[in-house]
Amino acid sequence: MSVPSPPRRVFYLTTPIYYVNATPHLGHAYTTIVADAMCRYRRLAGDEVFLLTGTDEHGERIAQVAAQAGETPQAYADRIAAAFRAQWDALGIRYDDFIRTTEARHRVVVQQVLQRIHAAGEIYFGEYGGQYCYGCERFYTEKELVDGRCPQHDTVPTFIKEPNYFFRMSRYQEWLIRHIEDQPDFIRPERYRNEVLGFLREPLQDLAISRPKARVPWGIPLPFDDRFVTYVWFDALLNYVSALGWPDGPRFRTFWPHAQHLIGKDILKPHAVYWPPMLKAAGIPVYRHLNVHGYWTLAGGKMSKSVGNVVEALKLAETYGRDAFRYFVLREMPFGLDANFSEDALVDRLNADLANDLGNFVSRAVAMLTTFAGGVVPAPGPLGPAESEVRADLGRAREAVQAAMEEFAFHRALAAIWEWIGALNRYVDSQAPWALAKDPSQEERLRTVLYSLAEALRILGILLVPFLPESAAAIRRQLGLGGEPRLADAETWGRMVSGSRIAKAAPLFPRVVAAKDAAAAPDAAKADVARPRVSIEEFRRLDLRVAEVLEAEPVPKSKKLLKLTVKLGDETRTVVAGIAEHYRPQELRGRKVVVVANLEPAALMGVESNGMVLAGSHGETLALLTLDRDLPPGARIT
RNA sequence: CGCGGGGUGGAGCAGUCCGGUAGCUCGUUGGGCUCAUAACCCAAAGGUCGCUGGUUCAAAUCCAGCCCCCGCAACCA
Repeated sequence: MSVPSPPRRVFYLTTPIYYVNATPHLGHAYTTIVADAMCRYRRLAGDEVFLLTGTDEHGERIAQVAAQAGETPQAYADRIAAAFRAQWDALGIRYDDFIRTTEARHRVVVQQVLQRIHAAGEIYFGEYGGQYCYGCERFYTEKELVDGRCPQHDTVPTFIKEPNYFFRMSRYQEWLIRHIEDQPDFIRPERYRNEVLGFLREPLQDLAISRPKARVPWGIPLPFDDRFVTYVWFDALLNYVSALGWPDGPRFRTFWPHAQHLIGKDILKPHAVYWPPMLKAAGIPVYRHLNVHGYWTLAGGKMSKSVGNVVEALKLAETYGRDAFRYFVLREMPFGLDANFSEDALVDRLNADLANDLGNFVSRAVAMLTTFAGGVVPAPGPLGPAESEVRADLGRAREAVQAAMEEFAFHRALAAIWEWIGALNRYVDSQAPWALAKDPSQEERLRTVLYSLAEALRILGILLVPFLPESAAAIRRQLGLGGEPRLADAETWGRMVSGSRIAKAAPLFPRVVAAKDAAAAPDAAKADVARPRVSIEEFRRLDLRVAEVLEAEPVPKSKKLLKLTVKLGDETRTVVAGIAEHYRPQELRGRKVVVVANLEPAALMGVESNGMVLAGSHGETLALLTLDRDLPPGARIT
């Protein structure tokens, strides 16, 4: 049974351009792997494909982070952009272009588009009036203010107006709603479409698309007023067209009509709400599909920032191999939903699916071809019912893969392929070539079965390309197959050439013996090893003091925070501690604890904290440091 | 009333859009096989599909209300 291929199509897929305020982590990697797998699939199907990725490098935040790192924004961006490229190379990602928003080709386009929209009368100069706190250097909305005061400084903010340029986005609201309603798969999966429609039930505001250069110097100047730079989102979104050479580059003409974006759910709003009106205002056709995926959560619940394990998660690609890592993230997360990431789950998948099912099938098939046919693919006799069954199963799997890939449902595509691998393992068992080999009268039957196994391997070497590119190549190598794999060749049964030599090779995926449950608290252990030594002088810079808790109360709306009023010698101050899940306020009053007294103040949930209460933790247990003999509040700790 | 996701055998999850015998993986138990990576195959045990009500000949699926868990926003300083 064969499935007809759809006609050759053009496919343009973008990842988000990643903001260079952080180095690559699991979230970035997932999006990019998904994009890579999809593009490999479409190339395999013979489509004309262009995959774009890149980095977003402007904005206030980047200027700040660069300053902290003691670098110019450009040098900093260069460094991080290089880190992204290196990461994609390490993961075997095959992209066609990598755009950076600081490149001239991008800046030019941003300015041209602005000019165009400005000329069309869709940009106006206005003043944004708001409550501004000089201490925080930012505007607050009425909602954010606490009793009309700045939640951080407890001061009354000043109403000031900051002049800016605005894009008349509000004019596009009705059009956008209709567009989304008319095209049910414009935003998919559907849950995100609904979310956007929900959002659009509220009146859409015009979008401030500039920032005064005096405040935010790191950006693309407005072509019509160089006192301002372009708001980062307006700048960033345009990468999708600038990279193709808008307005009349050949790539733009070829690929833009087929544009699909791939994003995580965190940036749904700019892509679903800002971007289509921007395109329409600039006279550019709107993209075809916005494909939205969920978040990875890390096992054990809390995606703790202090441990930084989103980054560590990515390191597992090195530990277990790129293909295994790819397989895991594609198989484990139903596209669009959130999923849990854990090393245990990865190892389970690796052993069960890759080693036991796939790897072992390849092994046993090759071994039998070697033992019973001298490593040469035999000529088959007539196909029997068992072979028809295997072919029928393949047809079903291919149909399911095709349907699933159309909507980015990788987990379904992989499940379908693995159904077939299961069928292949059952085929081996039911046909028992080792028994046929003992019976000379079954010689032809044996040849048929062995040929079918070789044929199955050939097809796996094609079907697996998008998901396990290296392993698929390894299978084809064992069969001595050269050239570019094509999906069409997986449609017809019997293309394996009798007489080809089969090579034995190392197992594709050796089973992993649980290196996983190393210790109960690996995080703490690792952190200890990783910490650099400090000198006694450095340590003495910390002002550690005994403090008496006078008052303790929960911080409103906060889950983790308690606001403590503590006495340090003559002084009384407020310290916010993230211990609400472990201590109740009443059990803290009157107790003596240890605080870092010279920590920079910080605002947490609108409460200013002047110091840090010391506590130790192990797993779920948290314990405050206290004194085993009494000392007065304010006593120094050395 | 901040936004979103989830609650389905012991564990982890599909299935819900489009109602029709409750499914997959792991684990457990028993058996088979010996080509294979202690792998593979067969079988069994195990589920009030969070709760309540509604619609329907029929609800995990549609509607309404409620309970619980998680993530983000704005929280380990």
